[in-house]
Amino acid sequence: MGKTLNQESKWELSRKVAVFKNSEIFNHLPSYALEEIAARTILVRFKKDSKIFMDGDKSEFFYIVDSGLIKLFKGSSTGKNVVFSISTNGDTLNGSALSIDSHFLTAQAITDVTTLRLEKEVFFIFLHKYPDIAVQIIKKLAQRLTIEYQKIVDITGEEVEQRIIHSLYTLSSKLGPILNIKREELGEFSGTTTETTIRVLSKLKKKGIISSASTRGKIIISNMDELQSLSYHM
Amino acid sequence: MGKTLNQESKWELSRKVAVFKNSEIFNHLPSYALEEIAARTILVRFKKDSKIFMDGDKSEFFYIVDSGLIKLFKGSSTGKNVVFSISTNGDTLNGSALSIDSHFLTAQAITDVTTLRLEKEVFFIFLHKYPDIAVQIIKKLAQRLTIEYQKIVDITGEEVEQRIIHSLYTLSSKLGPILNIKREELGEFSGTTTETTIRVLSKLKKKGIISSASTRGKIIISNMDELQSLSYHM
DNA sequence: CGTCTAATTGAGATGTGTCAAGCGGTGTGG
DNA sequence: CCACACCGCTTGACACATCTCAATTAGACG
Repeated sequence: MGKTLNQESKWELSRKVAVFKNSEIFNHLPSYALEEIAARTILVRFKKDSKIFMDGDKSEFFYIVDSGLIKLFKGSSTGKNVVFSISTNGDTLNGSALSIDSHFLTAQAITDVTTLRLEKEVFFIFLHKYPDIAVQIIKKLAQRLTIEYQKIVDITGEEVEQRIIHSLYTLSSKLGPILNIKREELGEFSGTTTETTIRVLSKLKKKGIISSASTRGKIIISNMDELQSLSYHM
Repeated sequence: MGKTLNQESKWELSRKVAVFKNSEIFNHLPSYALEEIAARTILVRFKKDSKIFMDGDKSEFFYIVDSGLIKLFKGSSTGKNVVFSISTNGDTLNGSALSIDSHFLTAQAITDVTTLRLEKEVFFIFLHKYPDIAVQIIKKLAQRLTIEYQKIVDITGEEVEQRIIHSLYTLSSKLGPILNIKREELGEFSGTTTETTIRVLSKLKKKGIISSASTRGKIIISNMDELQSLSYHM
């Protein structure tokens, strides 16, 4: 329920540039370009649980994440949410949505979050000035699309246990062995219910793959190798 | 089981240009650009059931469809295929895959098909020469991504009957009321089995939404308005 | 006319969702 | 600083939508 903190502090340009250097979409650009872009951003912080933007909102800004975790999900009236990704350092929130008028997904802070924000119009100016950005965005979008294709294949073809294992592997590959997410969120990421998720986690706990120290809002992977080998389907 | 016909016939340039004019990705470009690009394409025909490219193949060409139906799907060892889209006139087969080294999906001709084909390298040259193409591709990719997001939401939240209705509506909006696809393919497009698909179709036939003249490899929508109203979920 | 593939229908098995109840940790307010 | 209240976690029992397996019918094509 935290409110959005919209305060802008005076970060040095070099620190902003570092955030862009950390992003796949921008890290191929020459330094002068990065500085030019970074100079046009403002720092925006979000409190845990606050929304960065919501499903249906007009898309006005481009965000790049400096720190914290953000979940991108689609809410539904029936309460059946679907989580599509957990974003962190260097990720861009909506390289895609910008070309569409309004957001399809909701972005919500899972922890306190720091972002750099750019006006949509300014972003498009740079997109034309440095065509390489467009190429990188296409690449990124294509990757994301592949991930979602695979997710659909998994949901229709794999059993829940397999899907949750796969989710755990995907998430821990990106975020490390300690996942600061709720069971509910893992379920929504895997396309199943909280209860089923918990039952699978209990099994994995018995097998020693996740730690019994995993508590409220936290899942700890204790055997990454075993998780990886189990996660290979086919 | 048809073999690929690789014969190139001497189409007039103007006819090739017309194909590009019919495509969302290219139709904003000036005529001289379209002629320049069209001149570099060759005509490639495919027999019904033949594969244009397969999952795992190196991506070497860019295709734009002139006529016929092509299904893009991901095959699986368990026989649980998933159909992601049915492409037709003006559609590009793989604006996305080109930025990735190899294809994630298989493209197979459902009917006899005519395409124009461009070398991947040549395509990239034009991508840099006419940045507007990149912008259009980003838009297209973003749309596709949204479609797949929605599909995941549907598969996890909606009942099969609803999903099939939604599939029928989507397909007939694009292809018209006569769908030249098999029950099996509709099932794979809806994320369910052939048998379940047939059972739902039987119900819809009773309701008069699809015609009882629907035969082998063909589904005829007889009440588009009713289908549309049913297809709205929530 | 025979063969092959698609469509159809039935009956049974089962993975997951749903509903309900209880526990435990954590933070907040008195 | 303690106690209460809330929220996430956990487990159990049950229901049922959908898949699976199997057998039959029907249409297309050579």
